Amino acid sequence: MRIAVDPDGEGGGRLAELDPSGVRGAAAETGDLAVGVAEREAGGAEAVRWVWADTSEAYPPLLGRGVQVGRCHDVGLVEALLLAHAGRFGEPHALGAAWARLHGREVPPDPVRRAGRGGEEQPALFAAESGTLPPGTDRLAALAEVHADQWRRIGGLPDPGRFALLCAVESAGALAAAEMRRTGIPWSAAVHDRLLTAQLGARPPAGARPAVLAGLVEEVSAALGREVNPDSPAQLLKAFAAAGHDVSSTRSEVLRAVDHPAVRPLLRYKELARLHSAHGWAWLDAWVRSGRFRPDYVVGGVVSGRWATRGGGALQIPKAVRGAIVADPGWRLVSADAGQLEPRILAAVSRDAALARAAGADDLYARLAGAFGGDRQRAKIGLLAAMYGQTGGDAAPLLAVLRRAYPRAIGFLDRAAEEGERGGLVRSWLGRTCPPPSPGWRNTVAEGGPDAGGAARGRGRFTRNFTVQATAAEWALVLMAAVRRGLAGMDGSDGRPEIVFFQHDELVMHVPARLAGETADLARRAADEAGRVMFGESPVRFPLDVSVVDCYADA
DNA sequence: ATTCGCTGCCAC
DNA sequence: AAACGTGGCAGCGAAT
Repeated sequence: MRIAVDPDGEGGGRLAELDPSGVRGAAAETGDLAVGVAEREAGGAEAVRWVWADTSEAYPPLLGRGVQVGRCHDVGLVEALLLAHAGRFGEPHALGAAWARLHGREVPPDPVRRAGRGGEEQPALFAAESGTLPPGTDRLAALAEVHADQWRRIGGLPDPGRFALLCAVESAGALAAAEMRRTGIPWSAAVHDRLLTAQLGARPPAGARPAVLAGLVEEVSAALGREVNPDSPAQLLKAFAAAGHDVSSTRSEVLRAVDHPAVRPLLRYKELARLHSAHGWAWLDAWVRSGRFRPDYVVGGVVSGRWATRGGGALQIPKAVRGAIVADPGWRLVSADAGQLEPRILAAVSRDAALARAAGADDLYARLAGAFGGDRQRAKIGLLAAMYGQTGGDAAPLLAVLRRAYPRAIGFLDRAAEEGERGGLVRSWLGRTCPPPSPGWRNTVAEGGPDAGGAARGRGRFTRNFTVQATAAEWALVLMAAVRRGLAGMDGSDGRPEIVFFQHDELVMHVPARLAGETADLARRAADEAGRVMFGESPVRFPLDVSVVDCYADA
């Protein structure tokens, strides 16, 4: 059963049951939406799928009242998927835009959401989606109308079942993202501070360099015979040139090969300066409140369907600070990481029987090694090169080997690349569709100038990778949805087990210690289920590396 | 004072 | 060495 939800922005709102063509019966008005949703979520014999304009707006207030829901249909996210499928990636996809297109009106731009810092509530933009509907429009009616239209459009696609699954897991992801933001990653500011102090020295006044960094700046300057700011590539290039070393850049990899006494302290400086600027005390102050880091996830924020985050850099937490992620007393962190996901996805989508057999093993690369004279590392480099579109350097001979051993898999990638080079669209397994090329790209390629070949090949690499990365992302969403459902069914008497972190192909759960084993089993079963739901019966397996730890650094 | 392109490095 | 996909973000330095 589908029920449309129209919040009034003041805790109340309207609810109306939907059918494929619109509203069924009369809308129910309530002064307390949380109560109305909770009753229907718990009550009926049939599970509810909540239909709303924007999960990131509608759901947090419910969570704030302790109300979790199982399923939803996020009209904005589904609209974006449908537009992309029609070759219209990036057009406004909020409810107001979808409604305006239905009515042949001028399409308003989507509302812009700013980043909210760690401790803050969601930005209190008053019912942002209403702003994109013309004043006086019945929002519930508009929601029902757009939903009916989306239902119809999905039904008209070549594979509506797959696309409906994509819409369902994208929406489930939005639920999980809101829940994760509310819950937060358990983060020990004390451990983080100790870790910083041990490496950088005592916390300096705001804006000043910590003692260890200041000392390294002195060392670098002394070795180069002049004052330099090591944060300035321009100054470093000049100083090295003056010292007789014409370096092409100041990247660590380049500097490592330079024989000069400034190099060692400079590399140390770069490493520690990164820690200080990206995840130092300022980051801690801005993003960690009451023992939790609460990143602002952007579901579908990456073209491939991966998530992005707004502020806080949650998807780039460096290994160096993962020691600060510590379970609460009596709780455990359960980390579940899909191993070798992208080559397994390639095996599944290309229906390459030989690669699929290799993907039936725990270590896919080891099974490929035979074709490379037993060299697992070369097998791995070759397969990654094929998926990323690398052609030069050491990759060429490896690709030739792969092409012979796994012609269907490599052929699949080649076709995706050719489609991209022609300016065409490619899709994931469930139907997520890449953006069309820009007008600038079309001009460059059509004119056939010196940049034409490079531009075409560049887009070929993108579409080649898109098919695999986007399918891997949706496999991960199916996994997350299954784990989320399983956790919701567990005994919550010691506290509710929850997903607290999601990073492309990895989930971290924070659970009462008693439930850790059950959670690990749940994750493994969910990975099997994700493979079956996506690809049916197949020799391809999706093994998870699962660890139960107190500290994420030990995962 | 703010904006923006560039460099460089972190994650997958 | 760099090659090679998707991103976020800090700092620099020039342009506005």
